[in-house]
Amino acid sequence: MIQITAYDYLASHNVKPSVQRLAVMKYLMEHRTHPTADEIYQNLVVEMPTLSRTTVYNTLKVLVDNEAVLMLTIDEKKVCYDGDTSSHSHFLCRKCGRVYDLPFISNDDIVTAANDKGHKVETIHLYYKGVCQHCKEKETTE
Amino acid sequence: MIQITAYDYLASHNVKPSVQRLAVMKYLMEHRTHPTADEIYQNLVVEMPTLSRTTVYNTLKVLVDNEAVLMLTIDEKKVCYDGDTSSHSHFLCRKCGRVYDLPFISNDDIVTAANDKGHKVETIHLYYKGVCQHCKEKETTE
DNA sequence: GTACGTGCAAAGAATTTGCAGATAA
DNA sequence: TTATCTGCAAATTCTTTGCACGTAC
Repeated sequence: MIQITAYDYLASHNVKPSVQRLAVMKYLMEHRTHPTADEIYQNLVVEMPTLSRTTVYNTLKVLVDNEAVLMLTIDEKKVCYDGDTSSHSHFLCRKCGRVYDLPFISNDDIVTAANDKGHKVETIHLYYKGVCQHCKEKETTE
Repeated sequence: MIQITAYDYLASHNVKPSVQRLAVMKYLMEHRTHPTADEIYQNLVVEMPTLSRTTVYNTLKVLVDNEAVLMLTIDEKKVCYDGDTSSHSHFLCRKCGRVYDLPFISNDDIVTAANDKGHKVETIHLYYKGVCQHCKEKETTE
């Protein structure tokens, strides 16, 4: 498996690699937990005491605009971010709130459904909600 | 086409039909524009001057909890609501911000993808983003 | 009369804005 | 130097909470 560095990844997306941007991108590449802006801030500020929330928000906006990061709105309570922009789906557990990755089941008809109405599709998000395996198991043992 | 009244619709979802709840449900049934809580409030308060935002929020929560209304998070800027809970997808135009209905392309593999991981799927949202037909036409004539 | 529903005011949380200083090519 | 980036403080927006009053069965 090829491991691209955060530095090269930013470069390939035309994002200037400031210390802060590298830190945010690195965090997202190493933590596939779909964190919120504040979670990223809380974790990075320990090592970078002068970091501000504004910078995290600014950085995430740059990353999303440059298609280096996905913004997920699966949870109505909070926006979260995904450093993996390859095609996949998401599952939100209504018990624990965790967001899991799932494969995206491609199907030509899915894009066709939108194109038939004359819309130009740029992105597709498939969001599942329910109870994750972990919480399901806990239910039955209680 | 059968036109169920807001009154009967609430009854069938075990929601007590207060004047306010009927007004919100009627608004959602007659306006398929996927309004926000505040849009619903702004439109109803004209006819019901004592209506409060709190009541609109309370009502939408009751309606969503009773599966009479869908809460959509397709737009990261705002949560919106859909009075049509039948299976369908949504398209958000990044130019005008409108949300359009699209058919949901069913595919057994879609649910299987989640079940295979041991998750229990309860709802599925397929969100498209791009440029709608209306805005596409405007672009080319400019 | 008891439980439920409404709505005001205040609080809370998430995000954005304005701006001044720091940094980098 | 000149544009860009950072980060503080304040503002803004959306939503929730606490609570008292009303209403309905």
